[in-house]
Amino acid sequence: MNTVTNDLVFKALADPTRRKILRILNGRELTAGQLTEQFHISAPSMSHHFNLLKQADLIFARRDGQQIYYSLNTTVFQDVATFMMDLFTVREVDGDTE
Amino acid sequence: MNTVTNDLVFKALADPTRRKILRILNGRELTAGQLTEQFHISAPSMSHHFNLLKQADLIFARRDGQQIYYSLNTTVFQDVATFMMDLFTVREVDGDTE
DNA sequence: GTCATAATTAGATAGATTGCTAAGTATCTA
DNA sequence: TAGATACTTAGCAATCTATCTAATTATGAC
Repeated sequence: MNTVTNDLVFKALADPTRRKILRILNGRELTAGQLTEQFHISAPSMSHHFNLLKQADLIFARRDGQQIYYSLNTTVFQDVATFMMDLFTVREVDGDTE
Repeated sequence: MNTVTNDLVFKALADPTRRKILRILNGRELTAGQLTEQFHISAPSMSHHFNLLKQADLIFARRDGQQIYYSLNTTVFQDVATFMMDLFTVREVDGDTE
């Protein structure tokens, strides 16, 4: 996970609506419309959130007919978990910061 | 970790400067001044970042004389790691979303 | 082709965020 | 108490973000 991607991921996770989208997508695939139903937000606003989540590589999108199905991309979550874990690891005694 | 705290934590993590502060604090305690030296940002701006990190419970602050020492509060990182892990866990078959 | 449906893109706006300088507070030294 | 140092708070400007409505694109049914 390079710095740019890192940044997009944390920016994506900063919004509660987007975190809820991720939780809802846990273990299943839903259409944009099915996801939108669960929020009190317009379809274009939801579409905007889907875009940011896609840019951050947190979700996949596939079209089937008129619908677009969204699902989690768990590989990037692993990267974020790693970032978090690194904050726990013991520093090198002579380790340089950045 | 309640929803409000959750929100403050993810907002705090959304900024690359604040993430770098956390990385630098990994395993040691530094003064506001020592931290500020490592950035090309004014002291007041850094102070603002310290504030957000404190509100999110991601760092501790203690004064010793003229200096204020900052250090990581690792317990909240654990909470975030848990949030991330939950996104991997298998949903209940009849589980309701939210 | 025409109409309906699902979703997106375009454009606007209110509010949040990040950065700055100036001013204030807390502490130490003399 | 006066001056210096470390840091924060106050107030402001530029930029970014989340949301909306209106318009557009893509697909399917007739």
